[in-house]
Amino acid sequence: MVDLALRAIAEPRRREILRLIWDAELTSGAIASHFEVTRPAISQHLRVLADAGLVSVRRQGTRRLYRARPEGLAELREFLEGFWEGRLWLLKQAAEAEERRASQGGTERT
Amino acid sequence: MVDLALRAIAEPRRREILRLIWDAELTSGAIASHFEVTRPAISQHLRVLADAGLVSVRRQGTRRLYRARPEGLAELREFLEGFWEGRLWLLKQAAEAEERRASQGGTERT
DNA sequence: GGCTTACGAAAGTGTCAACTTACAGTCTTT
DNA sequence: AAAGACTGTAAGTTGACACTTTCGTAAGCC
Repeated sequence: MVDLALRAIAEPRRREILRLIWDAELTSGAIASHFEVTRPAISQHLRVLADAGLVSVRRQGTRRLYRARPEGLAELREFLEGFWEGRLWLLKQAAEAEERRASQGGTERT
Repeated sequence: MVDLALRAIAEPRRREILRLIWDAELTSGAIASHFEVTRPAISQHLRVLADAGLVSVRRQGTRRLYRARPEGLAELREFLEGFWEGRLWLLKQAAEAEERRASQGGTERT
């Protein structure tokens, strides 16, 4: 899921969308009117964001109100903070690498 | 540049590479030996990381030693922290959106 | 000089993703 | 029930990208 979220925010357009609905609820039409692409394109972006858990939808009549999902954002943020910290992961990585190398035979010099 | 960095770490393989050279200098061959893809593939990943300012290279004889670049990582990190914070950007975004809407005529309801 | 090592660059391939146009669904209104 | 408004979905196109194999190049060694 974090992977999806990272890929989602790697797209500039989606970051802009996120900012628009950061603390306000907007319909997809209202969101689309802020950009120069067609509405379906925005719909697809919203789907990607929703699949990544970064936005929530609320249906109200024929409209759908989108809003940033704090939990998803927090999860991504925590992952990244763990990434900057790093050290713990290094051990896990090293173990996996050792495994791979053993079954492959790489040219390595210490 | 931050955009490049974000796209760079959106790729899982590149995140793994980054972790490997987080605090250690490794040759591209050594890095490649940790994965199951070919060496040129890793070379290309390293190039992407270098272009994004996330990695530095040091040539020593025939080898090239790669290492994570703290400044680049810090820059990306600060951008993201500003992103979580958000509010400042919202104003800028609103202004640009206003501009776009004026020259386009969107259906918008207050 | 000739050979090997370590690496990037070039060219080609398959896949994914961002976009478009066209269509279908759902809710409100009359 | 029919019409209109607000949407998501389907299908197709184009460009990017992660990868492969092949080749070129710079440094060390006999």
